[in-house]
Amino acid sequence: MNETGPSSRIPTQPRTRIQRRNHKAILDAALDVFSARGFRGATVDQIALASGLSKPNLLYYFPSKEAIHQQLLSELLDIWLDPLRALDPEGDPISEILAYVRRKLEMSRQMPRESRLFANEVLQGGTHLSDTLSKVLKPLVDEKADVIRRWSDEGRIAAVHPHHLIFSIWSLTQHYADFDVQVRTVLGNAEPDPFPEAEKYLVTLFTRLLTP
Amino acid sequence: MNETGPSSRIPTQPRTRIQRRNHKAILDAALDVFSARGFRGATVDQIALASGLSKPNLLYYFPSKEAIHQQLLSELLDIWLDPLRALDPEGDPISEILAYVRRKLEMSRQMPRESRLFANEVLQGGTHLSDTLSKVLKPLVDEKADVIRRWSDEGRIAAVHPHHLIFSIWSLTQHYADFDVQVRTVLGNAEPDPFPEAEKYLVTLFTRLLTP
DNA sequence: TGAATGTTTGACCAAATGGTCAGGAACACG
DNA sequence: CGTGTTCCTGACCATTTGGTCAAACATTCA
Repeated sequence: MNETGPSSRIPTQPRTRIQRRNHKAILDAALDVFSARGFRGATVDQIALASGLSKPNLLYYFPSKEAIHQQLLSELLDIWLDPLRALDPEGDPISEILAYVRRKLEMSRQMPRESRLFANEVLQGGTHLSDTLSKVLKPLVDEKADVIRRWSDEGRIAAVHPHHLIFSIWSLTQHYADFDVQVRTVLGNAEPDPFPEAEKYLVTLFTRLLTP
Repeated sequence: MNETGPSSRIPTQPRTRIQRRNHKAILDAALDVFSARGFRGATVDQIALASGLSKPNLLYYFPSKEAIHQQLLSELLDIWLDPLRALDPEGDPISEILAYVRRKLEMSRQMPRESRLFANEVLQGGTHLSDTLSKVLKPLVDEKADVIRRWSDEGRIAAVHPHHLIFSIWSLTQHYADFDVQVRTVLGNAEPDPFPEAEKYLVTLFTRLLTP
């Protein structure tokens, strides 16, 4: 065991300037590599190269490949759920849901690597996530599903299964990040940026679905 | 190079009974392993074990891990596109699209491994697919998109962007196979089989979206 | 300036992994 | 039955990969 290096010290915060810089560089490079090739497909050498560090130096900052992956995932889930957290029970139902859709789609556009990291993980059984999934994701979804059900009961939106509504928002928006290659291949050069049309389409879809 | 074995002979059809049996066993085991762990995450040993063969014996039937993967993918795409091929330009527009949705959802239920294999591949840049994607998938989608546009122009369905409509059918139905873990975690034990509700929800969604 | 602390690296290792090969076992068939 | 072909395996190999370590190099700050 390598007992030197900041990685052995359970640092709440990286201390020095250099540590902060390299920490960041590693996580960014790792996001590139993990999202593009999956956990097993990524090698420590690739991450080291992409972050501009040597492999031993990288392992001075993180105890293992696994640890980097783990940290990325745990940081990710919070960011990932923020758009749903922001769904306001006191707001106008349809506007709130449409705003959620827009925020999620915007995340697919701005953070495709994060989306793919998550997709890779869930796709392969979500072993590194299953705890967080049931302890963080499920309660939040249940809470927001209740809000949607209430709106539905009050006749402010059309009747829909709240959980499946949420699934559909996830799948429709994340599709543009996760299946990017396919989307762009099918659309061809005529529509180089799929997102503007995607937004129009999704707004139409959810408006027609939800308007009572 | 191992020049013995049926794999070196470009066999149009496996010859003997044993070859047919083992070929099938290998492809089935490989589908299990590749879909669950991705190409790089899968090992030849795992596939060999799952198919009940020794590693050298497996490599007697296929020249390489890559070759198994390749064959699975090329067989897959045809199956995968069948539901779309069946979309009948002469049929009733809404019934046709709903039937397509149902067929795709049924495939997610019956063939989740295939769905995940495909997702894994596209997610990681689709390098093994990009040719087929542009030469087979795109033309077919363009053709069916034209049909949908015609229906739209004739006022038989509401106005929608045809390509994005197709994307939405893909993402919504495949989500239940690809993100199975997440779906089941969120729904909990109360709804052990998500598919019946999923079908209701999707039928409602597309009916409301498309009814003029 | 110099000692303590933090950072970096070349060389190295053990395990895992894709693949090979020589030869033995099982089978088909005249 | 025997002989040619198909099928199967233990032993082996080269490469890749995650990770280690001692020692050199920087940086900080008293």
